[in-house]
Amino acid sequence: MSYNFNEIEKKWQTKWQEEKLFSVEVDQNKPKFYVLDMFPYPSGAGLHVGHPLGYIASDIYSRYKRLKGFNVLHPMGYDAFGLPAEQYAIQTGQHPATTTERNINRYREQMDRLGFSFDWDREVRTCDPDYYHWTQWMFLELFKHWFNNKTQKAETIDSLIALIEKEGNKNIEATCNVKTPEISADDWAKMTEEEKQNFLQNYRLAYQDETFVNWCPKLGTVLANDEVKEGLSVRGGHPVEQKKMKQWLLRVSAYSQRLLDGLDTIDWTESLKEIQRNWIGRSEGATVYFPIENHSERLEIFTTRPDTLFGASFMVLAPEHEWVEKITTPEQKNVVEDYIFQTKKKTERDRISDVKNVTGAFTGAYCLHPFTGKQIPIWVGDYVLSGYGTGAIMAVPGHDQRDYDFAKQFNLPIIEVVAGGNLEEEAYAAKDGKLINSDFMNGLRVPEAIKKTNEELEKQQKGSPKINFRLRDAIFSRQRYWGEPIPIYYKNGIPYPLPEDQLPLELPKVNSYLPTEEGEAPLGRAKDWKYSSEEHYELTTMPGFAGSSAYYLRYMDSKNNNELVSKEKNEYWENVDLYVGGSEHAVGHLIYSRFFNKFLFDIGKVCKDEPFKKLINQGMIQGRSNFVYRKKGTNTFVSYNLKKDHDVTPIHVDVNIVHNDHLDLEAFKNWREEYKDAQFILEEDGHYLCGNTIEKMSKSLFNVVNPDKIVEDYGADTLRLYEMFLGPIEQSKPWNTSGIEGVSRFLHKVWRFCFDENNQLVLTDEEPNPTELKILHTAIKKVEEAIETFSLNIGVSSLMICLNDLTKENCKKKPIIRPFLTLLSSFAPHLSEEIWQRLGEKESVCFSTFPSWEQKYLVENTYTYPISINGKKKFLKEISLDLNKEEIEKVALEDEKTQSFLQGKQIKKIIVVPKRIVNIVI
RNA sequence: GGUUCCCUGGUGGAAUUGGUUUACACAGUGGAUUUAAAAUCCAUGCCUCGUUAAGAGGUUGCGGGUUCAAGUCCCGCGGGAACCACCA
Repeated sequence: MSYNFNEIEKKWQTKWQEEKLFSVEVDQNKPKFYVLDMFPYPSGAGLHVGHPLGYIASDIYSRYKRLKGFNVLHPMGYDAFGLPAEQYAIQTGQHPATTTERNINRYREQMDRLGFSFDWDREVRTCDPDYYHWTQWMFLELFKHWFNNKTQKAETIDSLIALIEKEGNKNIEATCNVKTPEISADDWAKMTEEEKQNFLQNYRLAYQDETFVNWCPKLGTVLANDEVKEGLSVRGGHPVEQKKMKQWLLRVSAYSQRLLDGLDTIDWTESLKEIQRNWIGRSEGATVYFPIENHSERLEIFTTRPDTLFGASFMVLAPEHEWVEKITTPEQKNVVEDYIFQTKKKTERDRISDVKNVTGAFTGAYCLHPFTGKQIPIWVGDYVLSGYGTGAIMAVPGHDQRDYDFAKQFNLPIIEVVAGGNLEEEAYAAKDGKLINSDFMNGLRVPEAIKKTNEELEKQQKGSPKINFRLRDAIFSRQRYWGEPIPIYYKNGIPYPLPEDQLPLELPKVNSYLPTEEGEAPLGRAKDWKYSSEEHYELTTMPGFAGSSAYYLRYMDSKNNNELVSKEKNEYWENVDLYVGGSEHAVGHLIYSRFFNKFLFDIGKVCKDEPFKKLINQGMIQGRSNFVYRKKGTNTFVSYNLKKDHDVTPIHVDVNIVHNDHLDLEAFKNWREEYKDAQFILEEDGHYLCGNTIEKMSKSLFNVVNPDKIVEDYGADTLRLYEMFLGPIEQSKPWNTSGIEGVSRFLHKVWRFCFDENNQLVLTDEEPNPTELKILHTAIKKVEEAIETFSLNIGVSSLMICLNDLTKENCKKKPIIRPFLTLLSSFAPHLSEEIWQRLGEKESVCFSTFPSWEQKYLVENTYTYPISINGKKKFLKEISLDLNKEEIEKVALEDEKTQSFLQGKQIKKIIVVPKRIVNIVI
């Protein structure tokens, strides 16, 4: 028996676990390195072959860094709160904690079989009260802080109160609610406790507000913006509507600018940074005030094109705008109310799919142009969104397509103010051209005009330059059971933070996971779950992103009962050096984590401003589905190439009973009761050929490949190598088991290289020769480069090439094999460890030293130059590297072959690039 | 509609960053070993012309450009992916 991977892998996994080999502590004598995987949500389906891709890559990197002498923190845990467990609980009545625990155990079992070097002593679970204690603590800290725009930092609410007591909020520049009123110190002093608390909600970083939210009736909860796509919930795809509700929110928008600036300091892919930049959506423009006729107030709008101010021919308010009711004239009241009623009925999805249908209503009111004083009609239209800017716009139909369409629909004037377009057909939106019809700006180019308007607006106090962000505050309440309770209690209807010594506020038991009859969240069912007899707790729970937003900090100090993370441990581990996970978290988790981290940085809790220095997005591994074709209305199945002659329905078939697209007929009959008597129409060669397609790996498509099966058949080391060998880590690719033979053969070859048929070691202590050293050092260099650049597929190839070359040299020498095993150990730790031990080494190969390659073994004295004429390669010639350019040229020209190609033709030029090429131009 | 990115053998993918394609692996074909199979090893492997061979020419989605030299840089077209999108 040769390489017995099952036995070897079990042996080493047990040993590593028993000896807690990968458990780490702060060690000031060693440089630290923090490698983190996005922790999984433990679903009931278990791991498929795609899930471990990132874990394998990060494990290889961690092992490599250990060999390089780093103190490597490489933890794992579970994102255990969430909807699927709760849905399952509603259906079965089982407590989500029970099913979650079961799923976690299954995940752990599967992961353990792959030989990961996780420090399991630091495991965290977001649903564990010892963990969510700190999630709740962070919420309270957010509640107790506000964001000072002057310092661009979070500061305590007490400092805000002190400022207001002194001089009101006039000089305070904060990120706060749009409708925050201006008050004096006197006003403040006169406020009741309730009024004060309500007023402070305008400033808190975790605050309660009544706003329009994404309400998903099917899920029975509100959702954050990143959980909604095209009017449907990301999870489940249910319709989402806008509903006004009182909710907890996080003032993420306060950090917009810092979230944007921080992107320049971190090593993420450009595409991912771009996604975040889009999501944050910074746009520069101006706020302009339009006085309303016969009203004391002025209408405030945001525009990115202040230069087109003279082209504004009407105003549009969002239907939800608070002044719509106030300014609508009696004559228009019915029309406007009817219009608002119609828009309210529409779901978000309708509103989006209805883009082509321009709708709106005239309020009957007018405002006055700030510079000309001209009357401008005010309309209501649902193409203006209440959540962005001020929820009101000045419409410039000449230079904005949406305004243009609106003007055409309702026959409103279109004024050209930037020359260059053809307004008969469409708006001219380009920021290029000279201003016309614009009073003091006539003749200016667009950028100059923008500057000029801004100056003029400020001078006359009719507006000011303004930067707007698309990033909204995150809705933090979920009307669900399986999440962290929000540590708030109500006294006389006013929310107060729970005292810190009351944390964690544990999730109470309930008899059902559905909302109460009164429509309260499920926590309303918990009996006696109150802060005191009069003061009840908040009934909503936190969203999924709450628990995952700072878990990387908790790993540093997971057992600490006094704080999230101690200063000492945080200052040692700092932040994550390498973060590996899927790009689906680009605008959710990865924005929230950065937000939380920046906040914790502001309050002095963590020492780094950004949480993740480098980020790698691993691609998805897709499934390869197989089909059989059933003749309609029969139980007869037609083979792939013959199906065109019949009327057939394709049916997904379990890929485990298909080999190389050939269906195992017996297995198919046994697969399901209904196919027991199946008949087949076969190909000429007597096989049933299945169709195939590439799609998501999913249980319902019967294309799931289970890693357990692969480990059983080929070993964990083979699976690890193969997943890396499949291609660049960032690319999505379909799983194809047939290629796994190649890497499996490689590992068997490694074994046979070291042992004979009786498993006796055949290696000697003999000194290696220069050829062997060259092979080895080439491999060291390549593997090191490959791991550093995360091109792990190249790493595997390099190891294969090395072994092939050594086999050709018949090199059976320990001094060569030892470093080779160290290189291999990151990829195939079990096999390397076994051979390492059999070589007589005492220490684990995982803690040996990564060999360094030396130039002297790689130096060549000749280089094979391609000799080309007019850029076309003619032949190859070995030329000594000692020669200088002129000498190389001479050697190349004197060659017989060169002469025969030249045939006496005139040489115009000769290009010699040392160690590259000799090119002769004739 | 906007932004970012991709396109190399039958397949997954390499290519010293502008240096003369297709490393490594899979599948295929031919052979060796074997009673046989498995396992292993060797050879072969882009296209066209050439009976074979020697050889010649072409070739990185298509077309053009820059350059002594282009898979790599630039422009246009075609195909695909991801993200954003009534964001004023």
